[in-house]
Amino acid sequence: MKITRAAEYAIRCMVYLVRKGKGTLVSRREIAHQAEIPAQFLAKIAQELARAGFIEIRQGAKGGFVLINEPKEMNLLEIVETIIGEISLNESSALLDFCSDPNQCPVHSVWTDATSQLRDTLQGVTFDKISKKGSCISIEKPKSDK
Amino acid sequence: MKITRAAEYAIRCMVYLVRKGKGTLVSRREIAHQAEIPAQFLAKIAQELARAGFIEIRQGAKGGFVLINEPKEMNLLEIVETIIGEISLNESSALLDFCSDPNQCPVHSVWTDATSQLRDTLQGVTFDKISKKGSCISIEKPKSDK
DNA sequence: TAAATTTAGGACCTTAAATATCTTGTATGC
DNA sequence: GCATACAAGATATTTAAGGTCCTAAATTTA
Repeated sequence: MKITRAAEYAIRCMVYLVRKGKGTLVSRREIAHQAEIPAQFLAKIAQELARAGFIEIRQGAKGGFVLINEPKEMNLLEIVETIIGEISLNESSALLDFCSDPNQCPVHSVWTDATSQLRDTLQGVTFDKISKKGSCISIEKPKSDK
Repeated sequence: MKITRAAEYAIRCMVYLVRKGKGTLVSRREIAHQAEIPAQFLAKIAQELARAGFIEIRQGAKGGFVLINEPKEMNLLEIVETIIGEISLNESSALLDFCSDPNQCPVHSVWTDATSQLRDTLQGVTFDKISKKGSCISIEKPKSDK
């Protein structure tokens, strides 16, 4: 019943890139260090974000990640679901078999409705909103860049 | 990001008891069979429901479970949280350390808000509402009671 | 073009939690 | 007292999360 660490890391990574600015190349090392994400684990997460089209990964020396989209065009739901798959509060498919019609059944339609509500809420949260001042994710000063 | 099986089983058990009627003794065997819950696992779940004051467990021959409260006085949230603990979408406590103030931070306050919304929704769903006709959980006919 | 840097991607490992099951003990009814 | 039915702790089994490791590949730079 929790957002996973991987999803939390993905969000931190995206917020970091947003704060650095769309199109700005940022090394994995810097993000991992500043956002406190295990570097190798971040690599895995970034690959999924890249496959989903949110960032571009540049290999080689001076490589790193680049934000592709406008912050206001990205929302929490799509980032989270890129990492953990479609959010669903419903019981597993094995349990759905028990219920002949989860959409009609008053017991099980609750989860369908609550899931929709949650997904709508997260969809409404765009990255321009959560990346402004006050965020716990602060960027490394460009000058002190190693 | 799912309700656990244990929680789903607890809900089925309560719905079954509600449909049988407050104060009606129902054997664990019957509930386990009709609601498709592993009997021993149901025992564990029932113990927690009993400790929380929702049902009474009668030991010995002709033992079983009895619903204590009025269906309209019980809601999904309290049953679910009895089994899986307080619902929270927030990241683990280890991750909260990263954020100095999850209530102020725009990144992390999202989870707090979404969690409140979800809990409110579940709190509004009382057992009299979900136990009416149309539910996938049907009770054994009293006459054919073995 | 060789070396250094940096990410890619698959294999593997560790831990924790969920999901039970087993066994022995205890309470109740007949 | 014996059968029945739940209690409760110990013990698997399975699954997923959360990482780590290692070799390869891409890119920059000397």
